[in-house]
Amino acid sequence: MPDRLTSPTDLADPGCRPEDHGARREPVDVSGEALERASRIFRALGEPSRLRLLAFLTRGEACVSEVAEAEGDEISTVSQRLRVLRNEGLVSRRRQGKHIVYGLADQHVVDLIFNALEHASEPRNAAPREKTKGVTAYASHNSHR
Amino acid sequence: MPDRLTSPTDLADPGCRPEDHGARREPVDVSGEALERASRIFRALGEPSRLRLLAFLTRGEACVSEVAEAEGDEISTVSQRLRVLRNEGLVSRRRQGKHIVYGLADQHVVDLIFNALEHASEPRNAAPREKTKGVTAYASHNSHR
DNA sequence: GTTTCATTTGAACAGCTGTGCAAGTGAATG
DNA sequence: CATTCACTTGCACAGCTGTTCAAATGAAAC
Repeated sequence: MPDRLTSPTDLADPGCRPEDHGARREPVDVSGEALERASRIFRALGEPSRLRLLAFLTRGEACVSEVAEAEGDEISTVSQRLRVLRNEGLVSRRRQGKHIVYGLADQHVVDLIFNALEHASEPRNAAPREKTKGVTAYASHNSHR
Repeated sequence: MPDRLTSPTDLADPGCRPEDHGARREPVDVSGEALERASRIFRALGEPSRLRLLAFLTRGEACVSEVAEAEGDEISTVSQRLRVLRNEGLVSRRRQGKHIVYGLADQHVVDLIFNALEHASEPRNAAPREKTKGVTAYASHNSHR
């Protein structure tokens, strides 16, 4: 089981190869290590409640009980959510008196959220289109370099 | 259950409020609609196999059997993965002869992947630190506006 | 040192999710 | 129109995930 196709003729020849389809792009690091971590990050962001929590923290730092009160959730539930987010390095933690104050870890997190929110706001991305005519291109608000 | 805290004094007073913690940021749209969709997108990206598939498509379009061969997976498995990704508008689909050719939907997807990959590459984000001294800030490579 | 209080953790439950086989679909090809 | 071939879908299984209660932790306040 090849992890990556070595040569074009090495396939069970499905009849098409990357070269046949145009739309060349610069390759992504698929080293597995970073990709694994990235997927864990995405998974953490992929729960509505957790994403809402992060969106809440966009407004500023907050302690656990404050979030629980604001979102109408159990404190332990919020704590668990924050634990997941913290395991992926998405939120920071800091003690302030009796409270523990959480905040977004860094600008990357903010970018991630906004980027997805933008994508989600695009009307074309709402439902699965049967016929997508071609690769539609946005003006790139946001470049990774 | 308040979806959003209405007034500072409306809380069961956890003893701290957003104003108490500094680190103000501009708020995110928490309308629920876009956020729900964004979380679905993240969830789709949050499976290593699916993310690897997208990373593969970064190199160019490909048909199902080609991906299956390259990744060493069952064709039906790959098809299912692509279905999930397509449901979230992350990949495009196009028929070419007998094959159906998939590709990344748009630049947003590329940005999303690279952004997460960058975040994942940061050494600090690898493991959960017990003591995060404060909010660590990056130079912002990437701003949403 | 003891108390207090915010937060965390353990454990169990229900619900969701990915995979792979086999069967179905549908477009192209003859 | 029949056949072929690429892909999709139905289904069942196993494994993972979020929520919650109750109990534990641990830093601060006294």
